[in-house]
Amino acid sequence: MARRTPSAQELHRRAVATYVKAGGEESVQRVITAVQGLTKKLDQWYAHQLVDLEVTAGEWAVVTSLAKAGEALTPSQLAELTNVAPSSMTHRLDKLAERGLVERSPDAENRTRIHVSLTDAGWQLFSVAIRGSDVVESDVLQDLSDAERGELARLLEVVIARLDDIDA
Amino acid sequence: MARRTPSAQELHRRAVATYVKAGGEESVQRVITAVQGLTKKLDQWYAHQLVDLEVTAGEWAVVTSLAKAGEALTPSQLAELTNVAPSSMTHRLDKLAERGLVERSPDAENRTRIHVSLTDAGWQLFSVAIRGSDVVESDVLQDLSDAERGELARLLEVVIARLDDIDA
DNA sequence: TACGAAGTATTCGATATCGAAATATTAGCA
DNA sequence: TGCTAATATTTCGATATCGAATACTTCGTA
Repeated sequence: MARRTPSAQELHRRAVATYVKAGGEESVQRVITAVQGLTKKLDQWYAHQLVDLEVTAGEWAVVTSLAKAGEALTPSQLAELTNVAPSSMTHRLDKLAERGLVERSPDAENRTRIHVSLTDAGWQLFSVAIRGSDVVESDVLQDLSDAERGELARLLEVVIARLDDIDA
Repeated sequence: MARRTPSAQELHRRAVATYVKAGGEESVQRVITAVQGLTKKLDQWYAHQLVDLEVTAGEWAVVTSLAKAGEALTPSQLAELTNVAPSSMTHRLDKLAERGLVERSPDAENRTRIHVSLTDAGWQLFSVAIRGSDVVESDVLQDLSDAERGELARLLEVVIARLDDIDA
């Protein structure tokens, strides 16, 4: 039994202090660190849930990317969206196609491209998993009022809107 | 050249719509989706920067975890913090120790445990990388006023404070 | 004290991922 | 039209990661 693992709150506090000491601006680090800490916790919970569905985190990322896009995507786009090398996507898609969760079809206009889309089974898996994760996500925000959730969402969306301008 | 990749804002909008259609609550999904989208973008930028330093994302996660903790950690703790299997950590630490960035030392009280800590070179690498990433992070938040940043940080920290209660 | 259960790091074989090269198609332009 | 550069996917060899098994230590308790 290890020395008690520090709470997420304590980890956050220390992380911000470390970054500030290293020269980071406090208001920036409080936000960035909290966002990353939250995502990490969410990822851990998702991974736990996905075991039951016999899907790896990487495979789940492909399924959600396709679901969220609302249209067919190419292997390259999926690699970009899921932060993985294009060559890795080939194998992932092989496995997903083998299980009947996605299907590949040729692009009519450009024969170097391939369209990847969710099958009915893929959509079904997506729905099942979403119902599970939504429970956790609601719990996470339960200490915020409706007004606070709206404000939090608004502020985050201001940040999101700027993302593309930065890496351009 | 692929069909133009949708903007982060457009991806966010679609993702929220998809989750809501699948039965998720909108106020929840707007927040969760934005947080995940932001983290993904940050990860992409970090990965780009880390190439120059000859450090993989996984190795960087170990370095930052140790820096943020402010104390020595065990391989198990590092595996937990970086979302990786304990057996994978062994090899990562081997490589990091080989490069002189971390060092292992025995735990005086419990001989099954090992203490991992940053060397001076490890701290130096951390400092250099932080200076680089802080620039990007500040850019990300540039559309928010000081008051808004504070409010955003406050709201996120409320959420962070709840994390441990949930998976307990 | 002694002994079984639990904790901790590592090893090992199978699989996933990476970066570079290969293959094929399309776009730009002289 | 040709020819070169750029795109997109896949293949391939090297490396990283995973889950299970292993070796050892510590804890709980009879």
